[in-house]
Amino acid sequence: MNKKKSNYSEYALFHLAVDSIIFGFDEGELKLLIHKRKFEPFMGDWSLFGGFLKEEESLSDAANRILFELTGLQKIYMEELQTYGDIERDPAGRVLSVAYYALIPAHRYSEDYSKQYGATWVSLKELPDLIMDHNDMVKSALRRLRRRTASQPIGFELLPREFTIPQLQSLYEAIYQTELDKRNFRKKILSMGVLVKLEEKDMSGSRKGAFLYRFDKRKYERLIEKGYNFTI
Amino acid sequence: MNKKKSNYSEYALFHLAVDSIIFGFDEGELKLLIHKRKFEPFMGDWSLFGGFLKEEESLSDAANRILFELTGLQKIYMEELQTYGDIERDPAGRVLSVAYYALIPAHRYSEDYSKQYGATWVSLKELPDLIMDHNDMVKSALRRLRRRTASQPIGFELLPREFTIPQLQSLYEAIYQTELDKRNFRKKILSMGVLVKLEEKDMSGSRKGAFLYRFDKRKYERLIEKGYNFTI
DNA sequence: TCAAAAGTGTTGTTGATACACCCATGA
DNA sequence: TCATGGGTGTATCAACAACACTTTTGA
Repeated sequence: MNKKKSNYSEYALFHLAVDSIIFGFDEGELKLLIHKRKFEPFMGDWSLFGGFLKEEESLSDAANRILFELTGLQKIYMEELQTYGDIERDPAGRVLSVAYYALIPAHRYSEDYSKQYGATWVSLKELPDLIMDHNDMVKSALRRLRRRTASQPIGFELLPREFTIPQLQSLYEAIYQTELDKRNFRKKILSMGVLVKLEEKDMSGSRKGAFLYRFDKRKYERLIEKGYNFTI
Repeated sequence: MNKKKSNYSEYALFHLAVDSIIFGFDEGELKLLIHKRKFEPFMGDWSLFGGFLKEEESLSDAANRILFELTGLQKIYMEELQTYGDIERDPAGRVLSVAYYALIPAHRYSEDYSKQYGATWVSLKELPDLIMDHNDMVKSALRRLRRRTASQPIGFELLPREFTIPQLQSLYEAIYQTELDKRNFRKKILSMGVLVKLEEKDMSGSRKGAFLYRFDKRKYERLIEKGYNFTI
C-alpha cells in the first residue's frame, strides 16, 4: 500500500453495462423504444437497448455509441439516471449497469430504421415485461422525466423542430397523464417568450390548421443566465 | 454468442469506486466532511471519502459500508448522484466512481470521531482543491441538494431531531445562499403542518429562547400520499 | 436597563385557475 | 353547411412578497 503509484490490483473487477431508456412521443402518447434481446441470457425477451463499456471509452461515449449501434441515432438528448448494482441483477455474471434515458423526436425514427434494427415502439401504458431490472429503470426514468420536464425545457427534444402549441400541450398531457386547459397552457408557454411563431401553419391536425412555432434556445439560455426558472 | 448462458468473458473489466460527498450544517454554514487521502496516488491530498466496491456486495451496500468504515456513521441519508467514468480520471488505472451524497446532522459527528478518522469539516466557501474530479462531484452534489431541498423535506436530515424555526431558516439560507424573511418563512413552513411544536425552548441561541419543533415524518408521508408537494 | 434574538399580521401584487364562444377550413 | 380542432379574454382566488414593532431574558 506504500507504493508511489498503485494499480489497484488488489481490488475486484466488474463488467459495466449501459442501458438506455429511449422515450418518444407519437400519436399523442409517450412511447418507449425496446427490442428483443439478441444474446443469452434472456435471448428473445423484451429488453432496453444496452451494451458493455469498453476499455478505451468513457462512460458517456459508451452510452452514445451503444445508442448509435443499436438504433442508428446520433446527437440525441441523453442524461444519466442511476447505476444499478445489485449482486444478482444479471444471472450470467456480476454486471453493473448505468442507466441513461434518451429523448428522441419520434418522427426521426422511421419504419425503415425500426425494421433494420429490430426496434419497436411500445406505449408506456402497455409496456411488456422487460428482462432483469429494466422495468424498474423505466419507472425511475419516467419519474425523472416528469421532474425534469417541469423545470427544464427538455420536452422540445421529443418534438420536431417546428411544432404547434396543441402538439406541445398534448405532449405535456402525455407526460403528466393529466388534462390541461388550452387557454391557460398557451398563455403560460407564450409568456415565457422562448417560442418563435412562424408564418406557416401545420394543416395535418385540423381543417383550420395550427401555427408552427420553434423553440429559441438562445433566448432561453439568456433567461436562465438571468436566473429565470422555466416551469409548466 | 450462442451459448445458453454467457459469462461475458469477452467484455472488459473495471474497478469501481464509491465516493461520498458528505454535507453537514454547523455554525450557520453548510460544510463538507473531507480527509487527507491515505494511499497512493495523491496520498496526503484532500479527498472525499471513498473506497472500492467488493465482489460480494451491492453498490448501495458498498456506499454505506465505506461511509461507516471511514467515518463511523450509520443510518445516514444517502442518495446516488452520478457515475464518473472518464478514462483518465484516475492516473493509477481505469476506475469508475459512483458518487453519493450524504446528509448528516453535524452534532452527531463529534470532535472525537473527527480525530479518530482524520476527518475535517470545511466550509463550502473555503473548499480546498480536492483530488481528481472530486471538486466536480461537490459542485454537482450541491446543485442536487438545492433542487432536492426545494421539493422534499430532506433538510431535516441536517438538523438534530429537535430544532428551532430560526435554525431551520438559517439552514435554508445556507443552502440557497440567500436571505429569507422570517415571518414569511415561519408562516410557510408551519402552514404545511408537518412540524410538531414542543413545550421546551432552546436557550442556547438567545436570551429569550426559541421553541423546539420536531419533524413529523408520518404526517408528511400521509400528505405525500394525497399528492401534496412539499416546497419552500 | 439594555442588547439580542424570537415572535407576530396585514396589505398589495402576482400568478393560477376556471370557464364559453367564435374562427377557418376541407369535405 | 357542417364538423373539427384552433384560437382568444376575463374574473376569482390563492400564494407570495414586503414590511415594523413587541416580547423575553441574561448580563
